[in-house]
Amino acid sequence: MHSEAVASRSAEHRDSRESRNGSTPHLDAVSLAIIQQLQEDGRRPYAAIGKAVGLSEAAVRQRVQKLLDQGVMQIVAVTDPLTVGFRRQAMVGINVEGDVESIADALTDMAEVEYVVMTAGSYDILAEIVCEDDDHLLDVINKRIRALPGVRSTESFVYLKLKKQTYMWGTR
Amino acid sequence: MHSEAVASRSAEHRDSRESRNGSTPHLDAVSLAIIQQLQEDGRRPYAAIGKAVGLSEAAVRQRVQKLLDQGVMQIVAVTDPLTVGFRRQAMVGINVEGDVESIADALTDMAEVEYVVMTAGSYDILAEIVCEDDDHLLDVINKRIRALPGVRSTESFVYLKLKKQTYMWGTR
DNA sequence: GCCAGGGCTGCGGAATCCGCAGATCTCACT
DNA sequence: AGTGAGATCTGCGGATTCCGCAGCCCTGGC
Repeated sequence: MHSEAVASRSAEHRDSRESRNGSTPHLDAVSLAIIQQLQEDGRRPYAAIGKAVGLSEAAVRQRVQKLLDQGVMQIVAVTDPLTVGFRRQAMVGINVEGDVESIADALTDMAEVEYVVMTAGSYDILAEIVCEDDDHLLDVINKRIRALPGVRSTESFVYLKLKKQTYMWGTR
Repeated sequence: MHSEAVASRSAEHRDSRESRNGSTPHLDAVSLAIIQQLQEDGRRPYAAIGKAVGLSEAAVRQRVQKLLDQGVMQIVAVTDPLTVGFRRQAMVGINVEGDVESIADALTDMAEVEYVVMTAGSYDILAEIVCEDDDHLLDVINKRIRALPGVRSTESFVYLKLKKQTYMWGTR
């Protein structure tokens, strides 16, 4: 059981080296396994994770810290905003003329905007907005988003009910 | 400083009593503050949270456990799927005839569907899909979603770039 | 008035976290 | 080849945290 552990470790080394070439740092199998563990339970002890992925407690700790520092993952509490007092949410589809990315950056800077993604299809950008009430939502969409230079049009989808919200990819 | 702590604690008691009337268990100010702490760092020690919200370590622990048990929040690692090997993501807008909720439930049961929300606007449902490649994505949309009885039409938005993804509401 | 239930505190033992030193491996450069 | 820098893993204490439990307080119902 000792030899195979060593073998797999050296394999990981190779993977992590190769990966650092790409701009998006690829992840080796061990880091993926660690992330998977933390997707099941963000507070799982490092020792338990180490046992599951075949690493020492300290090594897991160092890897997790690095993943957090690099921004590859974040360990956070997630809720349904509706149960936490934010009464109005909406997805907004946006069409842009000119530089899409600069508009996306402007949206990113807004506190009420939780989620920004550039897309292919009949919208250039999809943005999710979390607000306290209708007035707040209206204000963000009409006064702030539509006011951005380059925004050609927007279409809103007000949330009625959140049915599913998971973070378990890789677990399947 | 002692008296005010006691005062605020009894106030919370009232809040939590009132709230349990509603079907969606409302949260008192202290639980919100705890969630807020854990939205900043899902691994923050209970003692540190207790100091921040004015509760003992044990009380925070009990509240967190309850919030998890009730499903009000989950503490998990979240990533950008693109960096974790899922090459294709899309948001799908769906129009339904008949019972919207049953369609939403069917989507919820699909492993590739990460996010389902019922909306007002030109779609009845928005669903986010996470796949490994184009074939997989095509299969889910055309073979599985469109095959659901009651789905009238779908429109897809393939993700090009994730710009923002936060879980910090309440922190502002 | 009294009891049941929920929530908080304080406490002690077990488990976990955390920093550090040393070992190993790889890669680049001479 | 040889060497040195860099990255990663392991092992080990000491400090911190987690966890279950007993006791107390407050509230609401009988």
